[in-house]
Amino acid sequence: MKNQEIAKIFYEIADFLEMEGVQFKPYAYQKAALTLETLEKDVGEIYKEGGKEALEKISGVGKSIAEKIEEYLKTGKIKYYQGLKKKTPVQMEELTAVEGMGPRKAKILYQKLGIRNLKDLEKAAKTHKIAPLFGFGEKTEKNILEGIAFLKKSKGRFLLGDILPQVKEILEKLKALKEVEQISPAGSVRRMKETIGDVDILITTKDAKKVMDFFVQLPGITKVWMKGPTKSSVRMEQGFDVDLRVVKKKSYGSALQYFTGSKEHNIVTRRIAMEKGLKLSEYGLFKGKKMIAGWYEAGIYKALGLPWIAPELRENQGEIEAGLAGKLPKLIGHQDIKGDLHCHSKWDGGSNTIEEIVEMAEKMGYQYIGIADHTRFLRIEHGLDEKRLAQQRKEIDSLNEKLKNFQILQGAETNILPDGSIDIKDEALAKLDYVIAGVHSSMKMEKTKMTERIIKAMENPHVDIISHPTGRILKRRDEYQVDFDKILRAAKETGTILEINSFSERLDLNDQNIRRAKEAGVKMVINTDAHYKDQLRFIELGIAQARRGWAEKKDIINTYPLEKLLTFFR
DNA sequence: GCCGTTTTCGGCCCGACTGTTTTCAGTCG
Repeated sequence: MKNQEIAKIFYEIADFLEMEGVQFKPYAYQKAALTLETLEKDVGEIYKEGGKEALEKISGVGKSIAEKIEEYLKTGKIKYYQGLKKKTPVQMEELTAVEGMGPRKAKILYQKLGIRNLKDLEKAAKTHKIAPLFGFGEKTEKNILEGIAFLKKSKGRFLLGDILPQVKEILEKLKALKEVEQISPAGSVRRMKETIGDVDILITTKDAKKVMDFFVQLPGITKVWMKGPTKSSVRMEQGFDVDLRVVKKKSYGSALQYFTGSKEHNIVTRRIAMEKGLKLSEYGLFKGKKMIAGWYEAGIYKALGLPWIAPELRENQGEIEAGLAGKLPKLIGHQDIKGDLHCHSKWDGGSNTIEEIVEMAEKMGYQYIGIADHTRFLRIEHGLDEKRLAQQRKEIDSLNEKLKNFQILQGAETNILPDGSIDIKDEALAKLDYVIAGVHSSMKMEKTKMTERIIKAMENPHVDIISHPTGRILKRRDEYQVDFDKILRAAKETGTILEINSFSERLDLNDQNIRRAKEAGVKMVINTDAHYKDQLRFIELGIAQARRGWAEKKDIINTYPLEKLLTFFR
């Protein structure tokens, strides 16, 4: 699937154009990239079926961009892009990944100091070459160094949401081989950790050579690190590595247990085995030389006196103790979700009409969908004011009349202004089915003030949900300063729901905070924050995060059937 | 470069914030 590759190039083209001060075009490329990135269907497939005309039907793709997609599909490159790169040979993606660095600064730094990549940038900042430049200064230089330090901290790890589609594709292809008997991802992918170092896949087969031959020639592989009968390792185009291991059938369960980890979890399972006079390894659970468990994973746990533990819980955060005591949570699952309460529609610049979103939601088996567009303060997101909210209400009401066994709810993602007030008048809030409020500005506020700000919003009787409560962006910025215990107390007192945002770089609340919320008796909602209908599928990531936070069905309000949910909001 | 309930050309990408300035440019959401 070439969608991600092409999207990445378009983002870079946008940056190059922005660097040159071109107007509007960068926006067009970004928009096309965003659509491509979240497109369910392979553009190669679309092109094969309907040619260039079909490409032009993709939202944000016109004649010129369709030609570039075609060129890439045919030749594997885009001349226009290469020309831009040649003109200014900088590692744009690398440089703009630094918080506070954009294309314009990159251009100046290239022209004045010849900075082409992150390494050059760090060197220049450390030797104080940047501060004296016109338009730069001490603080900018310091911020650049801090930005680089943050990047390094998360370096080498990939967002689960970014690599999961590719991993699934590899799994499907391997599964389709008749030589493959059993197959499963292991490691942090199986534990659905928010970031992944590399991908492990385990299989059993009678013909390892054939499977390995097939594996190392899969599309999207740029390098084969090693290829052997029991382990092969490759590097994918996106930069992450995939290891494929062939294990013996009788050891499949123990290998799966071993390679799923986490390391900390396994230390404890091995210790329990030792205490029982047993030995646990990737090859099996042994009593002396006799193997007593190993062909299936649950058998290992059973022999250790434990119920099977869901991979999402295996972090040695009390799951083993809970297992021994028979107190493991009954984790929330995909089938429990009845709807999504945070979707953006065309009304605020999202790419789909409410009708299109509804169609997708019905396809996903939902009973309801909540449209929660941005409100007035966020002008860039075409935030809705009171008047447009009222207009939208009319559209939703008339759509609802036509729908059977499905309902659209009107919410809004309002903004918590720096003083804690909401950017929409109370009278208008009262007319919505529910209200989400989130911080979208002044994120560097001091801790006490930020905490008070959010609590004030929760105290507004119309506010039901706080979106992405800590504001962190994975690999980019930390959460804002906030006293989470105080937030939890206020949420409990005011009956405010905290959101688990499913966007791969947000996943906010994180696993730890979900667990704290659950323990504090605070209800949560798993939302996607979809700006494109295909992004409704991100719910998978939010559910995984909720499971990592030990959340059960009863902790999550969008497991409620429609009537119960409406009563709850009322 | 894309798009169309403002519809085939003219509008889109606004406003806060930061860090640099002395009136503003760049970045971010």
